Amino acid sequence: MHSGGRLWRCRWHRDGRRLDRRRGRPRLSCGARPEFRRPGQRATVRGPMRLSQILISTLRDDPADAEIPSHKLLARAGLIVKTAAGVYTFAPLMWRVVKKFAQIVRDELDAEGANEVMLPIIQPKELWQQSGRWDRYVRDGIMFTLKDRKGSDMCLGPTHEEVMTAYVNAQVNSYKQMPVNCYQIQDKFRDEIRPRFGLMRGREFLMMDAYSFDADQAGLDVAYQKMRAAYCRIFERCGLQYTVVQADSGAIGGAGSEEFMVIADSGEDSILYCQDSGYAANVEKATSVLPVAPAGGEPRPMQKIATPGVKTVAQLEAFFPGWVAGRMAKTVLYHVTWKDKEKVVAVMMRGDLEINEVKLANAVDALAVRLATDEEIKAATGADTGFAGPVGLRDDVPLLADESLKDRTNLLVGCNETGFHCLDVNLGRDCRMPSWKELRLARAGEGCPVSGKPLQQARGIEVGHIFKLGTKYSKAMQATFMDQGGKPTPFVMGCYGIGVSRTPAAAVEQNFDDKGIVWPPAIAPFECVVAMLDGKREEQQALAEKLYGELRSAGVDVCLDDRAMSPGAKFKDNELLGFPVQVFVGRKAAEGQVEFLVRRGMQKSECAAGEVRARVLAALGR
RNA sequence: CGGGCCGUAGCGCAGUUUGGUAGCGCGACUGGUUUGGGACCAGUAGGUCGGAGGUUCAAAUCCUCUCGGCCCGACCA
Repeated sequence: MHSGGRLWRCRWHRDGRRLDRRRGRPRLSCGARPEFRRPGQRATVRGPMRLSQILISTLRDDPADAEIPSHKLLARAGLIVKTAAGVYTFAPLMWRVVKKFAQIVRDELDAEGANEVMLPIIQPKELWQQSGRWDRYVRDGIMFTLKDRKGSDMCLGPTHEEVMTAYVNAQVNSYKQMPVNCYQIQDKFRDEIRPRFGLMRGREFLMMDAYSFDADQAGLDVAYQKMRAAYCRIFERCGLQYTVVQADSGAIGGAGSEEFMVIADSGEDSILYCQDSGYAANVEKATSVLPVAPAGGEPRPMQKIATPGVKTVAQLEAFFPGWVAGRMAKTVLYHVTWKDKEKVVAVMMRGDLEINEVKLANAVDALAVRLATDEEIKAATGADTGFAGPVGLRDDVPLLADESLKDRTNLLVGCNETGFHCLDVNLGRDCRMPSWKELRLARAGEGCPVSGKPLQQARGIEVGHIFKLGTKYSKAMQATFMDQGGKPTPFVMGCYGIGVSRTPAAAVEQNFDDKGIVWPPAIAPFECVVAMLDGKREEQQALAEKLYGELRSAGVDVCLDDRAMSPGAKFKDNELLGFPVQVFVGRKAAEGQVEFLVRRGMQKSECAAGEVRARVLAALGR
């Protein structure tokens, strides 16, 4: 399919001027003026400021493959163009957005003393073997790998712990050189199972990744808090509604971690939170107050009952009136993979609750867990799927149980025989005592672990993630420094990521209406557009140019829409593109009147030319 | 990885059931008329129907294979 368009196609401008192909860029009708901007004030990006000189191609229809608002709008506005599944070209205006966001990130990280560096995308296998991640990432298919002409294995960096650790290890030899925090803003590559939602889950994407190196845990705690504070400032400056949640540290590994979530219906992550206590956590990590279930009473003798065809908790409730799910224990068989072995294990959970596979993987320190197949279940239990249980379970199948089953009596369980279940089972008496773990999936409505009030659920887009890695990578890679006592000591590390291309998409997800994008001013491609509605009328052109110049010298990131389009088309186009403040110079130009639009809320009003500057500044909150 | 659906002009789609001259809207280009909510008239260009093989007098259409894309699911016993 060529929905991405013919890439070689000669481009034309809206106003009919053809690109000068020899020079490879548009002929300029007039030179761009130099910009005057005090550094460090606001994130601004230089470039041509006349829309007639900027490649813009908006579409009338949503692209067929877009599902969520940000993807539809970014594609329809021509801001992103798909090159391959999960791989996008950023149009000039979108690149301005990304650069502005990146600049905000830089400002805030630099303010905390972080160093920007640039690490290679192409990385050698050896580095990844040192940390032990090569096999895992290759097996999980996350990583793009390639061979060079000598046959050496390389990969396209999905993340940069290894390279950064190796780099800092080579440069830092003494505790006196710390703390150190280095970051980069760089393309990352992950061969996602299912790229989707435009920039949200791509296979190539821009990411800021920072790594802190400290001599001890206390140093890491300080570094972590600094980064946390910087992250808050970054997302606040972008005007995003976000929340910080406790998270599982996942494939990266390490101890504590928090995620920065932009709240949006289309978010891929589910979070549980409590407004009373401020508790917020990714569902993978969340805990809750254990819901009550009826007690089992004094232990009774176990009995085995024929239950032909009854395989699920719901079916058992129907089959045994009076036995509620809370008095059952389901036994789910998982195929677990460790670094050096794989095995099927049995996991017990109270019948009315669910297993959290992330917690399971962590509890058994596994690389991966998945539900066992029907064949694996048959092999491990001797029974068909639906009848697994602790009673009579083969000794070589490890038995785990969630703490919700601790001290529970007279349970209803499977007994590894097709067509039978057991009643009044007491763990440790009728079967092995399982090893107890916390494996339960917390759910909305259950009590907040802090306040006890019901937990609320929301969807979130993960735009940032901070981890306390500790010595996981430095130990594995033997990255050490000399401590005060002259002993080689592994670095205590933190790592911190921000989705630099994802965040602007998340911003759109939170800021749009039926007319198009409503960019937050801090990352809008331009803060303001001055549009002449009929460029052939001299008074319009002159007034537009004048206002454009005034706004520029007032420090506004403004562009001049001098494209030759009909007025209606120009309104629609600018609304779709979403510039926060829009000034239209039209038929009342001769009287010194223009039209003033604040994109958010679409408030439109007439305005004297002399007041434009003040009103634009006010609308931008200056 | 499993299931479903889709590949026809730059974009959005019809045509496939029942084989018979490749279509529509938008966009693009030329000329003209327009100029306040994606203008109008006239004309023009643009497609080996994702690819390969097969069946047939004849294939976008039927068959086989293949490549690409999209969606859903990824299992609670």
